[in-house]
Parts: sequence; structure tokens; C-alpha cells
Amino acid sequence: MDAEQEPRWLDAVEQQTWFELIAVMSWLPDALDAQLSRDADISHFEYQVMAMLSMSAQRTRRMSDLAALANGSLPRLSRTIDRLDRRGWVTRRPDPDDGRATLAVLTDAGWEKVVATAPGHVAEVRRLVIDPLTKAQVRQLHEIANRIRHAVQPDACLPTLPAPDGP
Amino acid sequence: MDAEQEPRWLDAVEQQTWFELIAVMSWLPDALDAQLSRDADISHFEYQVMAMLSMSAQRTRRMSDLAALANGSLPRLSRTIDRLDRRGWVTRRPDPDDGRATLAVLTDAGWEKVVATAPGHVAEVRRLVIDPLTKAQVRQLHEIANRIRHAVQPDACLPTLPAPDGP
DNA sequence: AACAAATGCTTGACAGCGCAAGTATTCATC
DNA sequence: GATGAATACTTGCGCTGTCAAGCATTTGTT
Repeated sequence: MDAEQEPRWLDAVEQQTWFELIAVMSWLPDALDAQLSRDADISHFEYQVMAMLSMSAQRTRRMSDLAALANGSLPRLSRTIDRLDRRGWVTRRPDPDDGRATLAVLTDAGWEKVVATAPGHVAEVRRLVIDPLTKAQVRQLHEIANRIRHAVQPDACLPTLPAPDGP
Repeated sequence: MDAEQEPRWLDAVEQQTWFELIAVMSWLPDALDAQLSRDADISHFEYQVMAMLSMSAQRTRRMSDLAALANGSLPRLSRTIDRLDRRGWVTRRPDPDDGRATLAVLTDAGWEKVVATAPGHVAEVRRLVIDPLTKAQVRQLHEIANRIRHAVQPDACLPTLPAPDGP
């Protein structure tokens, strides 16, 4: 019933790296929540949900797709949509193609909330993550995070960017 | 009252990198919690607290030091110590040097719990983070995480490693 | 066509965390 | 050496998240 035999411990560099990563994973989400909570009175997850809707066709997504896109569980999304609905930023519609499914739709007020909130949030992301790094490090981080993500969640999906400038 | 004027948006690479990082920050903590919860019936934060104590002189730390070391708030640590105390892995002692302070001490049973849990946890960290990366990428991640951490928490402290082999 | 299994979402019960207030001890000042 | 401010920790309360159960709809089977 034992699976471990002579575990491969982390060497000094690996251990240091691990502690650094733990620290970032602990503090960065709190910092993002703090900025959004202070300046826009929403959580980072709530922002993420609305941002994903704002990038979607018809500003609409099925609940389960939206949950995956925003990296949250379905119950968590359901309750988040409750809150956003109460504030008038999102509404629910039954999916005409599948009676079991529910569509979340960003309202006009929700769109404006995202537009008003985005600049401050992007500035914070720049300040905390992008600007402290060199351009080369940003590319390195892209590849590193991609590898870790695949190890953690082999079948996770990333939002398909709406081709900001190019075709 | 406006602070934003023509925000500097993220370019495609920066945006992709940001989404990758969000995904990792969302899923990796859950994956660590899942392994520890499944194999050792403790949360990652609880493990972190005990691991930090196990590295400390006399297996003892002041609550506030321990909270900073484990990247948590003092109320969070206080309640975590409650739970670990109830399970017999940690005890509280008043600090003889400062009557306000409380010392958390890892018991023998707690030490054994860490020893029993560490191999499986390290294996998971390897599987999810270290092994998917090249040696160069581990070094890159170290520097990248260090820069982000300083931007997020200028005065954060990292555990001083007990010089695993060298002096 | 009818029934069972699977899918998509919601919800009740419960646990954990943060905030702010509370308590106890130490430090600083006069 | 008293009194007020500061520090260290704990705790009551509310919010949010997870887990498991529940309900409705669709799909697959006979």
C-alpha cells in the first residue's frame, strides 16, 4: 500500500522557486481583489465573469462554459450570477437550443460597468505583473504558466481572444 | 477626480500571459489542496503552517511570524492553530519574553504528521510545477516570481532555508 | 413510445476566511 | 510609577465557497 520509495526532494533552487511561487499565489489574488473591491466594489471573480461575457458573441454564454472560462465551479458561478443579476449587470435566459441549459447575458449596464472598471484593473495588472518584468520574462512566463497549467488541468480552456488587431 | 487617461492596454502576448497566470493561480492551489486533503486530510495552508514550524528552531514560532511565513492573516492562523491543536499536532505557549505574544509549537505527533505527509506532497509539487519545466525555466520562474512578489508585497518575507546541505 | 441514464443547473447545509471590535500586555511619556 | 498609545492575539458576525442532493430536460435503449 506504499507508493513512496526514496522521494526526490527539491534542491535549493527548486525549493526557493517553490516558496516564491506560493507567495505570489497567496498575495496576488488578494491584491487584485483589493483593487477591484476598493475602486469598483466587485470581486476579481465577478470582474472575470463580466469580462468574459463582454468578449463573447451576443455578450452571452452558457453557464458551464462561463464557469470554465472564468476558472470557477458551477455552484460558485451560479451564486455569482445571482449577485450580478441583483445588481442589474447580468440576466439569465433559458437556452432555446437546450432546455436544460441557462444562458448568462451581460446587460447594457453590465457592459458599462466593465468599460468603467477595466482601465483601473489593467493598470493594476501592469503595475503588479507586467511592468516589473522584461519583455523576455513575459514571454518566459507565458511558456512556464502554459506548462504548469497543462500539468494541473490537462483539459482546461483559455478564452479565445477576439483578435484584438489582426485578422 | 479621474485618474485614468488613455490606459495602456495589454498587447496580445501580455494578455495571453495574463490569462495563463490567472488560470494557474486558480487551479494550482485547488490541486494542492486536493492532494493533501485526499492523502493526509489537511488543507494546504495547514500543511504550510506545520511545515514552517518543522523548519523553525525548537519547532516554535510566534503567531505573527508564523502567519507572515505561511502567507496568511493572523485571524486565519489563529483559527488554523485551533484546528491543529484540537488534532494534537500543535500547542500554544505564552511567550516568556513578551506576555502579549503566543508561541505555536509543533508536537511530536505534528512532526510525525509532517514527515508522513511531505513525500506525497513534494511528489505532487514536482509533478505539477517542477518536472514540467526545464532547469532553465525553473531559474527563470524564480526570478519572475521574485519580481512579482516584490511588486505585490514590498516587505514580504520568505522562510530562511535551514541550509539543507551547505554551511 | 416509454423508461433509464446522463446532462445542466440550482440550492440547502456547513466550513473557512476577513473585518472590525474586544482583551491583555508592553512601551513611551511625563 | 502612573496613564495613554501601541502591539499581539482572539473572537463574533457576515459573506462566500464547496459538497452533495435535488429538479428539470435531453439522450439512448428496448
